[in-house]
Amino acid sequence: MIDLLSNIKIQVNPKLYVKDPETSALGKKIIQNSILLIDEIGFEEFTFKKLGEKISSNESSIYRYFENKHKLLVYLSSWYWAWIEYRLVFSTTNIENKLEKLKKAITIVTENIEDDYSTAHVNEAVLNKIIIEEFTKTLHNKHVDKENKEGFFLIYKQVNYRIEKMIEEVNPEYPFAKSLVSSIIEGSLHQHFLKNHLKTITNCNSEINPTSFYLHLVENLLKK
Amino acid sequence: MIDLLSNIKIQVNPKLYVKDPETSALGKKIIQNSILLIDEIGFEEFTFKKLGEKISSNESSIYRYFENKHKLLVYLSSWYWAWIEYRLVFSTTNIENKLEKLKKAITIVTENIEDDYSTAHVNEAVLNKIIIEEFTKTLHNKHVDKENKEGFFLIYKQVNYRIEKMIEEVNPEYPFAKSLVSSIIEGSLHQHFLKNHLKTITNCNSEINPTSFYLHLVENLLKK
DNA sequence: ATAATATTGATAGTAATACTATTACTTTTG
DNA sequence: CAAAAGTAATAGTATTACTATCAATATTAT
Repeated sequence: MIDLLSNIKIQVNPKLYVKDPETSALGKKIIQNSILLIDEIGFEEFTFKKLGEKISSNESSIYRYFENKHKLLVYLSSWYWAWIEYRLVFSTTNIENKLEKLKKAITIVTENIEDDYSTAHVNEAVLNKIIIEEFTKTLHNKHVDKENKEGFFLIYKQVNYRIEKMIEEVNPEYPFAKSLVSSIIEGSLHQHFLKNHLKTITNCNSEINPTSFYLHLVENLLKK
Repeated sequence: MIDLLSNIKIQVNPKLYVKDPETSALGKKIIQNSILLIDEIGFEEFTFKKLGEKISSNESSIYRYFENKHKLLVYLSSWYWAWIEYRLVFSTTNIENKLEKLKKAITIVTENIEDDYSTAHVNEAVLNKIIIEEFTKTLHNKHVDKENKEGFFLIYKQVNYRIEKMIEEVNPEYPFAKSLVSSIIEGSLHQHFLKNHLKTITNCNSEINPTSFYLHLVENLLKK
């Protein structure tokens, strides 16, 4: 995967940034270190001033790349889902068996992520951690409808859509394909979160992972 | 239900408030109007100053009831889950059939809420709306572990636990009872959210509700 | 090589937030 | 009716989330 991905630029909605961070060294530093800093102190405590200090740059310089920290988080999330989509498409093409294909897809969206070193300035493992902790905040605010109209969540919805189609291939009679997919994708993040913080209301732990739970669920649910 | 509930005081963790809002007229006004104001402008825009203006009272007076707006939100959430738990216990006792009992429980935690007028200062329908939009924020922050230790989420976890036991009664062999429950409870809020904001990735709408989706799921999943 | 242009850094400034502290006024209660 | 408790008003602080300006430094174009 390393060689392949290193030639592919993950595309996100240009409305998310003022200046494309992929086009400069400072921009990449912003991406790389915002991931680390959000992981470290949490999104609420994260400020452009602190990020500026971390990268020995200036608050005002960061504002030249992102309007505010919310858009930066949506940018990081979009990047994450685009990366997931790429891996999803890549690893499910050429799987003949419909159920196996679906199972592979579910594995991709629910498994624990390790840094794959394919992109120098993005640590995918840490990005996955902040997605688990913070992704919900990109949606849960008073601007969702406006931002949805502007296409901020297109990639996320597209990942949902791709798996929905796979479910329909496995069992066209199943009546809740969309809800099943969205509940798996979001629910998997939630199970990872519970595993880390509220252990008593999940079966997931170091041995059992959300992937097992959802694979078992889907196989039993779509059986004809 | 009206007469019954009006005699029952919903108990929440006293660490959540400085002074119990149930003990004064101003306290009740704070609860009632914080629900309305959070629904109106969203939790991020919500401040004690604005709430003070709304109830013709002073910012500093509100600080005498709640340390900060986060604790107020956790208070409202606890109240909500305690109310759900009450309804859960009340409406499932004396149901002999294990599956019917479980289905009733799932209905309680997933259905759309209408104001039941049992508590004068809490509009349950609006509270349900803010739980759908904002509950995730009570968990997703850097204080979860500390607050979990302090027991802030006990009632929520207890609701999970009660339904987990019901699943075990229906099918003791099912290996992911905890994860199934937590994914239903949280997932149902998410489906309601999607129905309101990202309609393309859910089957739920004015006709199909999250309850149907989850009842169908559980029945098929726990079949022996 | 140098002039033009773009990028970045430093500083200052503003309005709002999230509080704390003090004091005075008003209600409740013993 | 006096003491205590509760509430309102005001002021003040540190931080946040920006915007604006200008100087310094790179980059690129000729």
